[in-house]
Amino acid sequence: MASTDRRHAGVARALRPSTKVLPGQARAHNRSLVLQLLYREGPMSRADIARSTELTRVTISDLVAELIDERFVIEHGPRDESRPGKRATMIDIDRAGHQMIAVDLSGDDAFRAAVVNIGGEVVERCEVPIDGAQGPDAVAQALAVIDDARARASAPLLGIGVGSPGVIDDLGIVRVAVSLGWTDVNLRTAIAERTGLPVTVMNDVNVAVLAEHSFGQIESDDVILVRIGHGVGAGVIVGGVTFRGSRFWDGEIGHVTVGTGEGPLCRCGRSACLEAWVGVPHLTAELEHLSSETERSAFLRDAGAYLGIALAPIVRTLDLTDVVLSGPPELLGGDFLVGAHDTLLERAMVGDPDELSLRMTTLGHDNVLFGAVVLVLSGQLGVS
Amino acid sequence: MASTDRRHAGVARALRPSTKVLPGQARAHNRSLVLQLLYREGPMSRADIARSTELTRVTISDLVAELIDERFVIEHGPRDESRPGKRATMIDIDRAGHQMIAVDLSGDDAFRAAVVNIGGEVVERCEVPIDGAQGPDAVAQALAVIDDARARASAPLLGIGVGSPGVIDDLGIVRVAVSLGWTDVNLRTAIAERTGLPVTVMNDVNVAVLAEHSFGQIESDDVILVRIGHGVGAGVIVGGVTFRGSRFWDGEIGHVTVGTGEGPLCRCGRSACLEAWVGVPHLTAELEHLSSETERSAFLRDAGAYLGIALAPIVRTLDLTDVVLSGPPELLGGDFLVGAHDTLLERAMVGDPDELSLRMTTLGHDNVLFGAVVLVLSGQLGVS
DNA sequence: GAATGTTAGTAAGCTGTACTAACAAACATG
DNA sequence: CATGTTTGTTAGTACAGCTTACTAACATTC
Repeated sequence: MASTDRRHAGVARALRPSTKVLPGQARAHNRSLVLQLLYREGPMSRADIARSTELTRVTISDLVAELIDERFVIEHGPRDESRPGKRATMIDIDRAGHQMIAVDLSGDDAFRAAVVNIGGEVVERCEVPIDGAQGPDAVAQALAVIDDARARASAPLLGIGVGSPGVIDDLGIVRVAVSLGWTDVNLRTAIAERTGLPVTVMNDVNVAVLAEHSFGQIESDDVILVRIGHGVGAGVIVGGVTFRGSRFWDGEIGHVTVGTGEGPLCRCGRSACLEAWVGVPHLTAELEHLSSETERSAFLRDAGAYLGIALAPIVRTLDLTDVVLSGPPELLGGDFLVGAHDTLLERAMVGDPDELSLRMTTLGHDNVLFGAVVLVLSGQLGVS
Repeated sequence: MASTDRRHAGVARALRPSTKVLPGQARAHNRSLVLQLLYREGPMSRADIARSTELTRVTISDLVAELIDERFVIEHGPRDESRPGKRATMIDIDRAGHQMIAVDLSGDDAFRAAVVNIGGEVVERCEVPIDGAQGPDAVAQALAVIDDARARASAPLLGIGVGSPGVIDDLGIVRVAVSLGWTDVNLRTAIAERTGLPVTVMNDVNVAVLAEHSFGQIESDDVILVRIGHGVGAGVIVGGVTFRGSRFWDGEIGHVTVGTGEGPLCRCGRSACLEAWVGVPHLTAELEHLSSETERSAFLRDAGAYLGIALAPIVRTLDLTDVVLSGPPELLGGDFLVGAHDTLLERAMVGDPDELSLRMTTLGHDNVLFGAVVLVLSGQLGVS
């Protein structure tokens, strides 16, 4: 009988944990669907939206009226093109009608923020030097750069998105961020109380991969982004959704042992950690000792190979199609990338090289900032 | 302008691809919520369900009436316990009221099927020898074992769940299954047309991890199951949902290169593949050459270590808490497991050993069969 | 230029979902 | 026995999206 009970408990867990759904939530969903479509397709008529969503024209008219009322959508006058039938009225997102604040706390020297409109265009940029601030002082600096941005906004603010280093839970509490001296800092609440706006906080690497998926040139819904700086971190999107580990330690790949031989000493005290192989401090230090270009090239290729070794089991298990590297392009963009790519193809036994793309981010240093934009867009306008 | 367009396209992708939601679908969701709850908690009153789901008693009464009408739920008479107020009428899932057919095509020698009731109890078992059947013959054998099971069912059938080897897409088409000589075999449609029942087909390892998550003793919603037989495959559940690669090649981890030194030759022609290190043929062949117990023990521990090496980057990146091994317990259950566990803890830098569990499946050979049960339960009664 | 057919958008009424309010039945307790 | 609680139901309400039917506006054809 005990075994029977256990079985019941088990099946319940297989069915996804969920809560009630009210009709109103269905409407919110359909509302987002309309916004989504307008984003992707640009200006279109109510009838177009109805055909695309398979909702009726009546329902779409109703939803659009609501969105126009809230200033998220505007009428653009009659369609240019000439067709039989009544001329259609074009509708579009009011891309300049609302703005949001994107915050990047991942810099070594400064906290950066930007005022961005719904269309993803940066309207204003601000920066506040960190000056080695730690703990509460660092929080104050973060609030300062947000205050600055808020003062420069020229339209109603939708919300605030923050990409921060450290281990961050789903409530926006920074469990630990060594570089800023934070332990259990409730960043989300701190910013929300200061500004009265909806705030979303996420780990910088997770946010960077969001940006890559949204603003980068990626077709796939399964992407991994590896960020190489002092440390090494990864962000994973599977099925179009950011993957978050149950204890929020996902992507903390820097101290995985790589290789079955000897390896360089890591600052964590062990040796052959991925971070010890490919972290920026190690790369620059080694390159200084190498004079000839051939030596430097071979070294970078070898270092890249170690990244490939670590990634192979992940790429194969998740059947990933896109791997993106973020970090100093002068170090990673050349031989390092080639070494990583070659090794990855070989060790993951990818037959056709076209099946696996490994490349540098196309967004450069702004990827965290744009990821923060995605946080706000999906949180405030999206489907959740 | 082109860059602006690209941005819009990007943001649209970030918002999850979705379709319209009708009020009726919300009701279906709430209906499943009730079933879920009854599964987990066992018999309870309508008022209990209302409190748990935060839907009103009225709504619950309505949903329960519908479920009773469809024979999924039965009234169990008044509650035993004596409390103030009107005595509650207990209701429960009618666990014997419907049955389903679970099919396991992963065996080396035989196709197996079972008639299982909603409660997860096996009512009948059938088996059909494969006898080396290939291609269409193998399909015929699979249909035969299903016919057999169908004839033995003693209650209305809810549907059919199938766990099959090979690469299987989301439509239930077996893209390729080497051992059965299948290429682009539409197994789902073949079975559906023969039986007229809803059919779900999934890769055997993915199905096995479903079983582990539902019927096994696992708390976590993030699990990886590694199945070691002739080959090596993995199945991943993240956030309680089976992970499926965009090209359905997820979990095909057998031919990832492991280690940075020499390695045994693999049947694929390369060397140091995971399968070459830990596949059953290699393990048994090597063990034959070893006479002393210490040698055998050391060998198995080393072999397990190679599995640990391959798993470390995955476990760290996904922050997994549970790793489950499936395969011959006499080979994997002892020193092999210890070697894998030790290596994994060390190389993934898991501080507290309690944070990562690595163990054998508790369901033994039946894990694919029970996974097929989960397919039907979640497909026909579950959410989404 | 008038007739015809097509398309866009709106108005009215219907169906279905979940809600609140109110009630009777059944029970324990003081 | 009176009182208070709990259960499950009935009646009526709010809201979402539907169908049906309409008007306005347009191109095409005669």
